[in-house]
Amino acid sequence: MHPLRLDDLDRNIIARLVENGRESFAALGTRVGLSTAATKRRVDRLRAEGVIRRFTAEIEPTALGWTIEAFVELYCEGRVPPDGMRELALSIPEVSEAYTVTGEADGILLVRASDAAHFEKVLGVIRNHPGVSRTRSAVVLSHL
Amino acid sequence: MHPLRLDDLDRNIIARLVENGRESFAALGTRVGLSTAATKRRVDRLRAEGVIRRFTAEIEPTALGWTIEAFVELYCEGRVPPDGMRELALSIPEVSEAYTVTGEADGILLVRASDAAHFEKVLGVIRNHPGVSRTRSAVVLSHL
DNA sequence: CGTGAAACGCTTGCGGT
DNA sequence: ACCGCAAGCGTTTCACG
Repeated sequence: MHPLRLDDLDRNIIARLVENGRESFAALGTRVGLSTAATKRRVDRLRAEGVIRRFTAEIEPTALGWTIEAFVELYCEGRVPPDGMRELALSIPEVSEAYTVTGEADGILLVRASDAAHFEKVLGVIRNHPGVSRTRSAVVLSHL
Repeated sequence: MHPLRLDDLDRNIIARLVENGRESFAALGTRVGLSTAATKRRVDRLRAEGVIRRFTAEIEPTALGWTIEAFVELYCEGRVPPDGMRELALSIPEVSEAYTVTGEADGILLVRASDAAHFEKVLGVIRNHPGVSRTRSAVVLSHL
């Protein structure tokens, strides 16, 4: 695999693209001190290397009707993760992120639901999954 | 405040912009069945309404040298959150996300560090913060 | 990496539904 | 209020040095 060295130009480009993913190569180039073409080639390279995973729009979840967000810790019986957990995460659309972790729990899910009743239902589905012994939830009150 | 209703056109536009935040209004319009101009005006409106928070580049953290990622639960003395927690989250650059939550813990932080020693140091800073009585960490092993 | 030129996309005013 | 059209301008793309 490549050493993947990033210089200051790359880091500047990345920082600006995180702030504004639609900034033009022309404007970006002016800021970091490169021509438009050179800037585009850098960005193409960063994408090809996987440094930039993708460009995306950040959406306000409440605008789409997702008013509840919660971290759900997963405790599993025996040796279940991560194969069974991946299946669980993919089979439930309300799970928007999933991780295996060290510590007391075996996994952490980020769950989004439209309301409390919906969340309760999703939690039931998770609990009934084979291999899951119990869960521990923390509903998000605010983002800081 | 506005009712903020989104129609199918809006939802299609949003879905595509999440997948590719740099897709041109022309291509987007062809896909959803609108002219370039109408598409741009929709996106402008969604941004003005706050449905689209921003456009951003998703970066692979390991490419920037952040090899450790952990969820850190915060347990506080008395009534500390969320004012003190906001200050804590902003004062530590390794904290990339911060939430106040219901349940046993008062807050959850997402911390990124360059290695185990660095993470240990950051954890020490968090623990020494006034109002923080203890922490409980889960280091991320894999993303699913 | 930069330059130049052709292709393409963006932006805006306007008229229509 | 929303659409499409069209013109002018800015940006992207690529071959070349």
